[in-house]
Amino acid sequence: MLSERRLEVLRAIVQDYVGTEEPVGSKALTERHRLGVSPATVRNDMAVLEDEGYIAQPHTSAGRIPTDKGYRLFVDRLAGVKPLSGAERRAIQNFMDGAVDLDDVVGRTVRLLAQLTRQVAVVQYPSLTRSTVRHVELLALSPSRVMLVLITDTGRVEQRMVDCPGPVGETALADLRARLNSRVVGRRFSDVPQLVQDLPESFETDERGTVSAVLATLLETLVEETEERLMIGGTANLTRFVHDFPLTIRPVLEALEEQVVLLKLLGEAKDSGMTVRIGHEIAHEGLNSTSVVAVGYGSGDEAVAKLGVVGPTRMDYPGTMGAVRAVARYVGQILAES
Amino acid sequence: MLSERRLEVLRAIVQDYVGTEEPVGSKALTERHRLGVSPATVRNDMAVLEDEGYIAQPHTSAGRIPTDKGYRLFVDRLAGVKPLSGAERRAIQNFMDGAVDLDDVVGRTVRLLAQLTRQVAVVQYPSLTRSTVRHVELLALSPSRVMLVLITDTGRVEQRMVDCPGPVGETALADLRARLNSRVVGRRFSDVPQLVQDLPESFETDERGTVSAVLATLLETLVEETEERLMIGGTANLTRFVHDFPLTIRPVLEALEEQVVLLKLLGEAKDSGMTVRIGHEIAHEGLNSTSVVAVGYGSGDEAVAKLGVVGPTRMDYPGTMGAVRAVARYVGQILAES
DNA sequence: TCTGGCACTCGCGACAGTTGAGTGCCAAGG
DNA sequence: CCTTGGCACTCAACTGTCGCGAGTGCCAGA
Repeated sequence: MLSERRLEVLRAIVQDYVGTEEPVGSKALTERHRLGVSPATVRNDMAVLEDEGYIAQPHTSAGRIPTDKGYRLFVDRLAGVKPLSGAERRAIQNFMDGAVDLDDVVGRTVRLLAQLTRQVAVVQYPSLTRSTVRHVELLALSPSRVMLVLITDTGRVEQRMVDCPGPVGETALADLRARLNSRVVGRRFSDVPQLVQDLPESFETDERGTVSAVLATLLETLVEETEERLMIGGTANLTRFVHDFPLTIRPVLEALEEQVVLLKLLGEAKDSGMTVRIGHEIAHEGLNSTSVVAVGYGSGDEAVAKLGVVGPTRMDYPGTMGAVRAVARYVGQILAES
Repeated sequence: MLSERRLEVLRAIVQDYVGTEEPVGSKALTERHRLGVSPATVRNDMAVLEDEGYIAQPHTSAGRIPTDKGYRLFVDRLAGVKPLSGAERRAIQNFMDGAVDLDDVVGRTVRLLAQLTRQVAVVQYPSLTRSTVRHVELLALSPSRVMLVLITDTGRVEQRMVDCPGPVGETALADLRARLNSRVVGRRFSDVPQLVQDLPESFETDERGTVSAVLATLLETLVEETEERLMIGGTANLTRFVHDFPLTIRPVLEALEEQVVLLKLLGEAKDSGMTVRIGHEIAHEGLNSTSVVAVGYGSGDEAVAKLGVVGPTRMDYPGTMGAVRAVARYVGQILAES
């Protein structure tokens, strides 16, 4: 167990290092923080902190920098979440209001988050797993081709082509549309399969093929679209660290293009509350020298998706966490209103 | 007017510089190309080329590198378009086949192009200005709210909410849907406004408000969606030049996030045929040290959108142009089939 | 017009010397 | 037992010098 003062020293090291981006020494620490002790004492504390693995020296005659473990302790026990200023809150509101479209909401969110945190922002599209069906529309495009349009309560629209085994009558299609909607509208995606299970049986034999084809496509869409999409922005912010890591930027950009990686990363985050993953806590190799701050957001009580930022492990955690949380809340509100 | 041999020297310089990424000197040139003359002669030619502004020296005792003007001459008169290898063609086909969705087509295209050229790829979503209407669907979500869904022949689906002045009957809606579709299906977006102009008059007085509201939203959607979206990929490729331009990468990333800039850039490209913009020919400041190779693509004879790559002015123009052209053709085919 | 020769330029890497921030350790004092 | 000032030590970073070599421009001769 570390004494109170040693924790204070660690906090000071993290804060200074985040600010200056340079290894911090004992003398500088005592000058910039009112620790009430001399540099020599701080040196002893630093030696202990280093033994415990919270800080490290890049080379022998240099100051200390926090390790991943040090940052972890910092965010868990030393850092609060810094609330945004009034001006920032107003900026969020101005920026988010006037979004017309789901795409627009996500797009604005990602730009906003990138701008506030000056880091790379990642926003997952609202998930469909907990979404409900608002409407299913069927359109005959040609005698044996039907377009299926699925509209969700989060404002998302998905369309699929259905090739039917035989010609489809307009009345039969209207019938199917009506019966299908009466069963699934307002229901959760996860409930849909069993709700429509016995639907084909209630149709005439010669139309069952069509009904089955349509249902198959619908279920497929529900499953496929559960695989989430996401939007990223603010990649230019990576270059702020290019003098530190000219080499590190490439794997990060590559990882950002692999949506699978990011989705997995967001998926690992807790459903509620904020999750911070630091450096090597991230499984993906290219992101080993970055940290991810993620949080769920949603229109109601439940989180429907996640959003967050990716930045260097040396980031302003309290500020970043504050921004991420505030943005998530706002997006939730916007989604709830629409 | 430059002599044939001097053009040959310029071509050799461009090719060598693109390959080695280092300023090329007279001796190295004669060794790697069969110019049939001595280094001294080449030096004289180089002096002339430098006077004319086609090449420049980074510093006094260094080799020459092409200027923007030099690259311009190269692509205009010296470079052909290098066709792709059979293996590459097959790779394109494998990669593009199996796209299910418009999003998927665009996504695959952008990844493919980035991979083939090892540069940043930009793909514009198929434009709606020349698209035709495949279907317009109207769904009553609540007594006075209607959802309008527009489906285009390029497979794109757009939806908008319409708040109606009064309650809307299901039969009236069906009537409107039928009449609207009979007028606009198969017609071009640009023709739609005049085709629906007199539609409200043919309805009962108490329904004209609703009809007008729906039409207004429809026309608005057509206009709004003419503002294009685009997808970019392969930004990690920018880091290949980070040792050259550690400083240049940031404005490029910033420009890439400004979709407006990119859309303008693509918009400036010729509708048919390939357009190459080199260095300072690009108005946007951040992209002054990059080149853009763009080409239109489409499902029929007309181009419905553009795609291209952004890379350093020092790029392999023949190869890049070949890849861009080939990909554009394939995407055109895919779109025509679906 | 081309070519070989020659003097000149200048970026670059190697090397050595100096500086200074930072450290670890120790002995003395509270 | 903790804190503190002192002291010797380490080592990255900076500076200045120097030689190398690629590359150039110019010129006289073929």
